[in-house]
Amino acid sequence: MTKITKRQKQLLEIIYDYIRDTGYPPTFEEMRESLGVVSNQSIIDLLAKLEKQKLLKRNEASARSLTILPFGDKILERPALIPFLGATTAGSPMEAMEIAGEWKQISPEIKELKNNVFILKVFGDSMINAGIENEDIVLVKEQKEFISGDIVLAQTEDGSTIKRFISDDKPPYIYLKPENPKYKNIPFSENMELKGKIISILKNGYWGPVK
Amino acid sequence: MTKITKRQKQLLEIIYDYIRDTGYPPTFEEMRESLGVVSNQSIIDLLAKLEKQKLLKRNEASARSLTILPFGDKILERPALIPFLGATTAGSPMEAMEIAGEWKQISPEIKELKNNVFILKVFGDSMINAGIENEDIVLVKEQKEFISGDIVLAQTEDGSTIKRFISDDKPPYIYLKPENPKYKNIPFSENMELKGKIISILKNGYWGPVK
DNA sequence: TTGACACCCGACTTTTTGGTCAGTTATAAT
DNA sequence: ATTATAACTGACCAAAAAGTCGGGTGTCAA
Repeated sequence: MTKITKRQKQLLEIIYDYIRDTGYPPTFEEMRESLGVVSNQSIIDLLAKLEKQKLLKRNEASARSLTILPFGDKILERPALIPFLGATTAGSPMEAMEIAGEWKQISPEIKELKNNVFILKVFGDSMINAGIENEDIVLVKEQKEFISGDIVLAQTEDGSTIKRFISDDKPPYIYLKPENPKYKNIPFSENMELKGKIISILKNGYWGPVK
Repeated sequence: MTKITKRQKQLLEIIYDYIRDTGYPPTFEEMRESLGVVSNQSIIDLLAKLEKQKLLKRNEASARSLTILPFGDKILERPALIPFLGATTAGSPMEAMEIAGEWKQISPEIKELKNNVFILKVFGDSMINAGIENEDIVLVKEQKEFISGDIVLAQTEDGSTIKRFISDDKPPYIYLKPENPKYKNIPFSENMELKGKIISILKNGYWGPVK
């Protein structure tokens, strides 16, 4: 019944990726470029077919008004990934970090994530009050800018750790805050490096927001 | 530090709601209308201020290219609720359904949801294979159009029920399918009414996608 | 071998959208 | 009293984006 052609699938993937990375759908122009065609008409044709197959919806005849329907996710064999209100931007591979090995069993598709989004397994109990428990799986997006309150992946001399990043107008001004009263704040130092931000936590097979 | 004015907050709410309901941000025109002003300039002004306060980001000088930043969620005192890839449209209050009483303890903000999104508590085990268990809390979006595979809230003569909606090209063509082998399919009849679609399930305090 | 179909081109038009400019009004701060 | 700031108006413009029209190419099945 639902036979999707190679080209149609490519376009659907382009749209999916774009939404995941930016939080809103691409324009015709951007799709045209990504797909490597020169005419708008190609996009119009393909969108019409995707729409006919209920994989996609063009809500209004207006800029960037696309919605990927539930079947669209399934066709792509990808999770209905979550463009949080409050998404940020992206980058390229992260080294020296442990990529969770169990991931495969949980949701194989997500390995395909591009643009510097990585899955990590967290060890320790220093963030329990933020809902991150020992051996939890988190989604990390590599980025360079952080705002106070972000939960970040920090590389310290002792290794990597996940803590809440705080920049305050009182001493110690900038520090990492564990979300567990058992642990003390860690003042930020030159030898530390913030690698990325935790954007989602996997709980019982569901991706949820970080607090 | 972060002092947001009434008007700025209103606009942020408009954007938040719009993204939640459609999956993509509004145009200036739509914001202008929702806010009840007649000039574009008002929106430009307000957006500039929201951006200066890092509540919002204008990614490109292009249509619908807004992103609500993490602090934006916090200011609104709302959860970073989840406009799934695959979101649908909205409407007005739903009657005769039990609105979950426990909601308050879990996340008080979500009660503010507008546009026909409701929280229901599910009873029974007929949808366990779709991950919906007895006493689970689900998010329902009232709507009129459904596609095969949607999990829907149906009003039958015997009361309300949640089942998967299937429209097939073989008999019985249109029916409601429980996700539990213990139960039989229910052929669709004239006296049934589909009220809305289940768009999310609450599991351990996290909203996840429906399968 | 002739449709049907998926996919594409290229020039063009129309509409939508964001933006500018030069102002006004109201409120609060110094 | 004066200045600063938030919020807004209304006319107008430029660019972005969607859409139209009239084709073309290759594939595959009947």
